Amino acid sequence: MAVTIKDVAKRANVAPSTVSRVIANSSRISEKTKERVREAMKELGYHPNFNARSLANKSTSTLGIVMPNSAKIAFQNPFFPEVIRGISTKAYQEGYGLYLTTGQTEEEILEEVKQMVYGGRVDGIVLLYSRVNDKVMPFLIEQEFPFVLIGRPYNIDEDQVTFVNNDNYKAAKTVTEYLMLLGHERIGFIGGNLDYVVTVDHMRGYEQALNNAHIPIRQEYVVHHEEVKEGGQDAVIELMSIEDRPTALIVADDIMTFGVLRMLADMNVKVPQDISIVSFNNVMISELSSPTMTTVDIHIYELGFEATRCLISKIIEPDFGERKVIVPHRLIKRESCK
Amino acid sequence: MAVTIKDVAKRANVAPSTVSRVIANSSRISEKTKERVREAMKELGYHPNFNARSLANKSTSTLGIVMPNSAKIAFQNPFFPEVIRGISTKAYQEGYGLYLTTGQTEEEILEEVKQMVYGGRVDGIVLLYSRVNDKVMPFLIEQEFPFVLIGRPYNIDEDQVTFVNNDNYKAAKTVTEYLMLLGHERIGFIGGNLDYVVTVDHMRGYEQALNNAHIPIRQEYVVHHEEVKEGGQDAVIELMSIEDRPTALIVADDIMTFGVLRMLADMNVKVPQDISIVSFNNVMISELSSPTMTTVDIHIYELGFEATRCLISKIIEPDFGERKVIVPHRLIKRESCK
DNA sequence: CTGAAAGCGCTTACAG
DNA sequence: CTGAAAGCGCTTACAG
Repeated sequence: MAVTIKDVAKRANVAPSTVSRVIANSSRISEKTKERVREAMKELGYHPNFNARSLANKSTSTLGIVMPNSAKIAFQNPFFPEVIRGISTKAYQEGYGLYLTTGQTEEEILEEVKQMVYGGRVDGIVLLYSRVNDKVMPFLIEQEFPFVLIGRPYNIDEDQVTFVNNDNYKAAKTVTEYLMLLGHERIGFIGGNLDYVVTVDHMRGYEQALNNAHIPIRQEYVVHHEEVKEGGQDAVIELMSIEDRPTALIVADDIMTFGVLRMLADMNVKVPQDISIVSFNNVMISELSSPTMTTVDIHIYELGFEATRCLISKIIEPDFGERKVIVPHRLIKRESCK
Repeated sequence: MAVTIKDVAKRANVAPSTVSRVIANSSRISEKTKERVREAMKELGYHPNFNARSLANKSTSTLGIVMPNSAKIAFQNPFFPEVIRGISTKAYQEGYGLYLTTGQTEEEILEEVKQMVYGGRVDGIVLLYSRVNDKVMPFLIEQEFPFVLIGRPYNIDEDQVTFVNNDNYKAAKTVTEYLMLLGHERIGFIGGNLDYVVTVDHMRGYEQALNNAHIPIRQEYVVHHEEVKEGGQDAVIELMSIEDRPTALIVADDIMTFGVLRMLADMNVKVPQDISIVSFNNVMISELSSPTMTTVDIHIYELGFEATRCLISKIIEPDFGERKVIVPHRLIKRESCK
C-alpha cells in the first residue's frame, strides 16, 4: 500500500491535519514542525494522492484540451501540435496538467466535455476551434465553466466568452492587397471548411479587399476543402480548369499549399513565374517547400500560450483578466509570389 | 452544488449503495429498481464525480502519455501527432481518457511520471520513445507500474517490458540493400539523435548491409542530427563537401528529408538524377515533396493503437497479454530514387 | 435483491 | 501553533 498522510503523521508524531498543512506550506505551522514532517515524508517516500486531493479540494490542477472532431483531419496539420506546445509550456509553468479529448464525432466530444465538467475532471478547458453551430461552447457558457476559445465566437455574444485569436479578416485582406499590389487581378481563394469561423473570416477579408479595389468577385475562383492533402490538389484542378485561370492563389493553410505546389508541378505550372501563392500559418516546415512559401505567420505557439494564461487567470479569479486577446500576425515573404 | 449519489438515492427511495450498483449495472439489482434509479438520475441530471470514483476505486480510466523531452523538437515531427491519434482511437474505444506530460527536460518529465504513478493519476503509461540511459523506464519497472514502450528497450532485459516496435534494424538494412541494388556504393547516412534506440538500430542495419556487400563503411558518410529542419540541411552541407560525394542518402525521417531536398535544390543537385534518397516514416506530407519521396512506411498510427491495446490488457490482467509486438514496415517507392 | 457502515486519502472549519 | 472531527462523493465487503 502506498504511504499516506496518516503514516507520515504517525512517524512525525503529529496529527494528519498538520501534515496536510505542511504540504500546503501553511504559515500557521512552526518551522520546526515543518522540518520534522518533511523529514518523515522523505523517509517514507510520501507522495500525495491526487484523487483524494482533488475530491477534498474540488480542484484538479488539470486543464482539458478539446480538439475539433476527427483528430484524423486535425492532426494532419502541424497547427495542433504547435498550439498544444504553447499550451503545454504555460500549463507546466503554472503547475497544471493536461487532459485530452479522444472523441471523433461532435457528439462524442460533447459527451466527453460533459464528463470533464460534471465529473470534476478538469478545472478549465481550452477549445481549439471555433465552429459555426458548435454545441460545446453554448454548453460551457450555460454551465459557467471556465474556458477559453482559440478562435472567435460565432453567433454568440463576444462578451460572454474569453478568446484568443488572430485578426484573420485583416490578415486575409492584407494578403489579397499584397497580391494586387504585385499586379494580380485574378486571385483564387482556396479555403478550408466553411464551418470553421477562421474560414469565414478569411473569405470576408478576401472579398473586402477585392471590393475596395473594384474587382468583381468571381465565384468560380473560390473553392473550399477540408482535407489538407487531397484538398489542395483537388482545388488546383478545379481552379486551373477555368478558362480565365487565376494568376495568384490564396491558400488556407501551409500544408494545403504543399498539395497545391505538388499538383502545380505536375501540371508544369511554375511558381511564382506562372502563378503566385500566399498561404497562412507559417508552420515550421513551410520554409522547406520548393519554392519556399510566402505565408502569414499567425504565431501558433503564442495562441496556445496566451489562451492558457487567460484560462488559468480565469480559474483563479473568475471576474478579472482579459476577455479577448488578439495575437498579431506577420506576412513572411519568401519565394512563392511575384 | 452538483447532484450526488445521495440526491438520486433519496429521489428514487433507495440507499446510496443501490444507486452505486445501478451505475455499475450490477446484476444483483432488479430491473425494476434499476429503472427507477435511472429515472431519478435523468430527472436530476446526475453525473458521477470522477475523483470520488477514482479514489474509492483506485483506478482512473486514464492513460498517461509520456513524450520525449523537449516537445519543441518532438512536435516538429508529425510522428507524434500520428501515434497519439492511434492511442487516442483505442483509448476512446475502451473508455479511457488521456493525460499528457508537459515537462521539457528529462528531470521534469521523470518528476511528472512519478506524480502520475504515486499520485494515482493514471492507470498506465505509454512511453513514446526509447532513449539510451533513460531513467523513466527503470523507474516504471521498479514500481511494477503498467506501461508499454513504443520502441525497444535498451540495456534492459526485454522480458521485463512490453513494447511495440518496428524492426528498424531490418528496415534500414533493406533500404540500404535497395540502394545497392540500384547500383549505389557510396551511400550516406543521415541519422537522428544517437541517444534514441531507433537511431542505433538504423545504423546497425545500414552497416550490416554494407558489410554483407563488402563495402567498407566510411565514417565521413555518416552524420547525426536531432533538429529535423536545420538537421537535414546541415547534414547535406557536410556530406556534399566530401570529395567523394555519396550518390545516395538514407535519411532518418521524412521531415528531415524536406530539409535535405531543399538544400540539395539550393545546391543545384538533382534528385534522383544526381543523388537518390530514401527516408523513414511515410508521414502524410511525404507524398507532397518535390520529388515525392521514397520512404519506409512504419505504420505510425498502428504503433499507437497496438501499444494502447497492449497497455489496457496489461492493466486489466497483468499476467497475460503479449509482451512484444512488431508492426511491419513497408518500402513505399516514389520518385526520389534511381 | 437491498441497506448500513466503513473506507478511499485528502482538506478545512472549529476549538483550544 | 496544533488536533479531533466532519466531509468531499464514491465503492464494497458484510449482513440480512
